[in-house]
Amino acid sequence: MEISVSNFIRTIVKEDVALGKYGGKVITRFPPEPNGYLHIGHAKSICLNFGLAAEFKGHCNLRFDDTNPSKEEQEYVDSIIEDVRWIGFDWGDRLYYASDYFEQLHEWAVQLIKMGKAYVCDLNVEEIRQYRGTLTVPGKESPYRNRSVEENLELFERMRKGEFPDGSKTLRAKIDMSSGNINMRDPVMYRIKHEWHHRTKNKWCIYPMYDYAHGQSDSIEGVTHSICTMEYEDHRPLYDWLLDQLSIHHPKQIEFARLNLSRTVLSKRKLLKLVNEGYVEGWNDPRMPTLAGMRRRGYTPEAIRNFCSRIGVAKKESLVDIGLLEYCVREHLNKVALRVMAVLKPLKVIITNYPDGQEEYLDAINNPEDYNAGTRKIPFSKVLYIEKDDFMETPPKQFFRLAPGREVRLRYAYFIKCESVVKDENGEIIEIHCTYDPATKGGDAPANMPDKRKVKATLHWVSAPHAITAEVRLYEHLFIKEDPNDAEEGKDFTDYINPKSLEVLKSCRLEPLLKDAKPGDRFQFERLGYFCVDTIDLTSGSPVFNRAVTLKDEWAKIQKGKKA
RNA sequence: UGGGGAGUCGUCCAACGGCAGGACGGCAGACUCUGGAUCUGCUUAUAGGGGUUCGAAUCCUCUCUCCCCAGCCA
Repeated sequence: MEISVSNFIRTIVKEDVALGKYGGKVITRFPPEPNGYLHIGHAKSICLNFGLAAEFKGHCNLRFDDTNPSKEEQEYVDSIIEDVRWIGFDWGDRLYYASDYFEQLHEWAVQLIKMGKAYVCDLNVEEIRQYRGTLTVPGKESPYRNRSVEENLELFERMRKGEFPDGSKTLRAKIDMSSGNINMRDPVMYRIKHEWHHRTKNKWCIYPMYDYAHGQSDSIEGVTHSICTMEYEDHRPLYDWLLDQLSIHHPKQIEFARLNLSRTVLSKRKLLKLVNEGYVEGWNDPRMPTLAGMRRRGYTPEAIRNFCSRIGVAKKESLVDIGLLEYCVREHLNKVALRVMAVLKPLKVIITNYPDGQEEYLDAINNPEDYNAGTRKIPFSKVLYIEKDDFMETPPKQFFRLAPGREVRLRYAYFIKCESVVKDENGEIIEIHCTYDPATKGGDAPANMPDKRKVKATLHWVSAPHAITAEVRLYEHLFIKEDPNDAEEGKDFTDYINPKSLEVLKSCRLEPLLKDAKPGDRFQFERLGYFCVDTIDLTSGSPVFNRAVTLKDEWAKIQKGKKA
């Protein structure tokens, strides 16, 4: 099922292997910073890195880029490990942390100082910014740039020992203050932070910057192809410079365009804001594009992996239609989800000619896509529920469900015909009276009879006395705007949050076997969509269902087209 | 306006000097005890101008448009 499309990175790697570069080996890494939960954009990177390694019989490491203790937490480390594993990849015993390399990184920094390629700078943040120049104006050299090696060595050692306050000094690479590439204007390698680190505890008070840590970490791990997103393209000259100065194993950095998905946001900063400001319930809210949210929503790893291979990899910025993700979810769930009947917005139906108190059990197919899933028995009785939307008193031409005088099939049960409608004092329909045709038992018109009548619709239903009541949560896109990042003047992405992104239905009626559904179980509610038992909430002992995605809905499309 | 990158159907991705192809979407039809699934058909694209070539999305050149970079974030 998982298709594989050629992409430029695979082409580069293939060429390198053919040329025998790096001994023909392919070693990649997935390097998240533990400062947030993983989202579908990370899944793209995970699939790329682990996929490449698998394809070329190499391996992919999981490495936490934990060089900034101010933002990073163990909770995020744990969630990331869980999510990468859930997506379906294995890093063996190669779980690494940039913080594991702090000692080596420090030694290399000392080496660069000795080579006259790095210096301790006393400029503060503001001064560094001023000396850096602008996009069009070259920078000026720091007055501390030409300190002696001895002085730099001594100062850097004292930085490490904690003799200076935060922000008072930095270690900088001595490159070129007039470079058109701002990253080369004597970038900071180390900053002072007297902070507790989730792994190294209080051992360090100086921490390496991303640019100084990343390439060397790749090098230590023997990474051959260091794949990252486009915004690091400007950093590649620095990545290369450091590795060249140090004369150590030099991986090839390759950049690709990060994923953008319509009707959602994929930046950790924005996701964090949604969480912190209560727009959603947490990182694992089923509306979130996080892997934790999608898992809770009922999306499968297979669907996500398949999505990642379908979107491809390129350098062009793009906005992928979220409909494609949903297609992938349906595609997989269609094959594996058990079908059941559930009525979300119940409308009572009385079968007037069905004997009082009688019940019978009818055969239903568990999954027409999978014969091995077998069949089950479902109860039928005089009082039923059908979906409110499946009845109209005065139906338009294209509506071919139940209406007064009209006959439809109840799935796996009988043909029923609507004889009358009962309304309350407000004119609201409270129940409908129907008759059934005993000769259509099982749902088929009697083939051997002269009567070969057909019905235009088949409805799902549940038997009222047998049904269980449960809460069902319907989710829609989190944002109403295609690209919430593209905010108008004076607005921000939160202004485009979909007010109907969550609808909670508390009195849904489900067929009885669903009372035993376990957290995480996924079903197709026939004619409605795919639903997953929530893993967190439980309402008085009965499961809560999250809608993963609707089924394709021709009738909804017709209605929508009419409105427009 | 310094540096870097990108422009191919509505969307995403292929094609790397030799008939522009796939997927999703859309439209139409077949089938159907899910208006589901499945099947069939159709639809639409190389940013623009010059050039090289028998032949250009692909090579050269000029132009236009979009994105990223001025954290002691990653």
